[in-house]
Amino acid sequence: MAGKGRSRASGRPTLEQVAVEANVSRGTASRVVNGSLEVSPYALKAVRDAIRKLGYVPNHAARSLVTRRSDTVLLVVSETEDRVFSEPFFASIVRGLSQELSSTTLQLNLMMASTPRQHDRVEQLVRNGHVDGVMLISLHGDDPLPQNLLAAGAPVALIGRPVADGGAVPYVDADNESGARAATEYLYQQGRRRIATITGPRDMAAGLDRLSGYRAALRGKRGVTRLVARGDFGQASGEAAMRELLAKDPKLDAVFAASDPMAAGALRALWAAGRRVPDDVAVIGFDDSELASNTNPLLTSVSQPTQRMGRKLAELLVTQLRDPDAKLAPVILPTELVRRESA
Amino acid sequence: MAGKGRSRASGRPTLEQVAVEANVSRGTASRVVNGSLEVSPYALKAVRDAIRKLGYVPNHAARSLVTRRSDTVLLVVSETEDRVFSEPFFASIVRGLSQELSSTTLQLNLMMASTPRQHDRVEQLVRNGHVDGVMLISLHGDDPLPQNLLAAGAPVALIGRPVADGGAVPYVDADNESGARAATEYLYQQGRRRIATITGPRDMAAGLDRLSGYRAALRGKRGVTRLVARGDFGQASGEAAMRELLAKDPKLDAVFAASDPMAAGALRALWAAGRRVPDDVAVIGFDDSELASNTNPLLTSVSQPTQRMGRKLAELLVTQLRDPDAKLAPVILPTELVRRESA
DNA sequence: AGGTTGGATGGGAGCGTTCCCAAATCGCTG
DNA sequence: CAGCGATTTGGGAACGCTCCCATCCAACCT
Repeated sequence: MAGKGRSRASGRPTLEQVAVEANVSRGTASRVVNGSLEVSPYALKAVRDAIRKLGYVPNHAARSLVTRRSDTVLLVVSETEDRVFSEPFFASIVRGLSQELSSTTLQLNLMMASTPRQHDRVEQLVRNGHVDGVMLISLHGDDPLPQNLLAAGAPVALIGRPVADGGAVPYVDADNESGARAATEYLYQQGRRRIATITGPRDMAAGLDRLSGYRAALRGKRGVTRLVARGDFGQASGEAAMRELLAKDPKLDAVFAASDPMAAGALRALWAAGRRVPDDVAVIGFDDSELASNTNPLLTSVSQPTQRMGRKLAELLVTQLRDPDAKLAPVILPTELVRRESA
Repeated sequence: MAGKGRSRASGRPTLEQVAVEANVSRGTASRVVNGSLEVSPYALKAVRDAIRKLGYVPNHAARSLVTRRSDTVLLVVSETEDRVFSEPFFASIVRGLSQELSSTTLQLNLMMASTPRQHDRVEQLVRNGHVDGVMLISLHGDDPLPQNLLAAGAPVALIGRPVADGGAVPYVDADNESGARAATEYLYQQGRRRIATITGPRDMAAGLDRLSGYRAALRGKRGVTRLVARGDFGQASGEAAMRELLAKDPKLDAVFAASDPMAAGALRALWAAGRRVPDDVAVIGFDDSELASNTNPLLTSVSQPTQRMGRKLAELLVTQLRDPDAKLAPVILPTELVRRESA
């Protein structure tokens, strides 16, 4: 007895049922689903109709079981400690990334991995084929995770140039050096001649590159006073650095800060010191974060195409997935100076 | 010939191999893996040793195929249009959420779903058992997605009170009303008597609740001038609203803005109008975002426990996963007024 | 002592795919 | 019109697991 006879009813149509409906074999139905070309136009249509009629959707688990692929990629946010993410950044990257992925059948898995234990879990996920590839956003360029994953045989792609680049891992980054150079040159062109910079930390490529961009812009220029103070990308460090710079050279007339929060900090220090911005001192930040359009005065800042960076990141991974031994060059995306009020 | 005989070698040990190693049957090995209690201590140990020795990890696809569970939950960020996320929010929620999830075996899937087409995809994912449950961050409280998902039979949990709450969907939210009330009361206690508010949009519960908190704080108080201007949570709207308020009552001495960007906008308008903050006018924002600690003056703001909200969100879903007909009450988390310079 | 109970175990069946090989069919060519 | 390669098709086997039922054995009851 018992109706159709099919055991534990799940409601979902299977490939088998599609095949019956279309009067073909399971094999042929499978070929249609997977876009194989050796299917007669007639069968193709029949199967397609059946699929539509039944509302068939492939069972991911079953497919994954036999193909040994998971059709899932992992985004690892590898933070150390409690350091908070520079904000619009994260969301914006994810948006781009998920946009790019939506044109594929890939699922996006997300994991925060701060502790070594969690790093292990990521590696395990990879080794066990739970994910086909990994994208990494890491705050520190010297994170060992990418290399480990690569060793585990998984395609990897990074946001941000690894500081100790073995050249092995493809990454996407903004053109930090050019951005910094453009900002500094702009200050120079505005007639500023005592131009300071507040740098980021030395263990991040972004910090290093922005500093060398500043240097490059001023290289060979005569009659320009250069001043460098160190920060850590955070607002407090920017404020402190600004005070320090002001003490060193009370007459400085411009600052390029390697991050928006530091620029915001600088703004505060300048305000406290009675300097008017931009009249007395011009200030430029980096990131064009939400902050930049909310300070007073509004912050002129170097913007990075974060969303595009996300897209490219995904693209980098997808390419490797399709062709495992494609060797990919880093993707460096241009930045843009967004003029507001502070410079 | 051909070595061990096992076909397409994958390197990964299977449950069968564990069973052989432990000298038990596949069934028993499975029972150990799944924590069934009807296993003899002897077998238990043998299997555990074998698992360790072989480095066995269950194959997710195979398990999922038979259990019809995916052990995956989905986080849907349901944005309409290009509206940017109120920022630290997203990252922080995700952090809490992934923290909570890491104590389970659940994977986190992420999807941005702005278009109706993408919404459909989410529903499909659910219907096809690709995910066991869905968490939703939606910018607008009247998003129909949660109801649809519920109808599709999936556990759902929300961040943010749905504005048209059928009462059916469990959610977690900050105590917006209390937060707003506390902020407003604080202004009153500081001796302010002409207290304005800049509200959020009417289609978000957060906007509504913060307004009613403001009203509640001033209810019954004599000698207090109330002023309400409308904003949309964005900085520009805050600036405009502030100008409008200033025109209406040049002598106002305090503003509670329902978001930090609006507060930042207000700060600008006040500055432009020659008012000193907090001396002439006190300003309080809401969210305690990165912004708040970067404006000039630093913004006093109502902070929400975003990370905890993320944890609770996950918890809400996990509870439903474990007990499908558990009926859950909304979780409302307390806010806290963070005093800085602006009030 | 025989029967009974209940915990522990073994292993077959089946989950829904893809892969692959053998079989069927078709269209030409000589 | 036989023959042959090319195209299309059918369906068995396998992927690694859980579920379930039958079996086994020891302890326990009357």
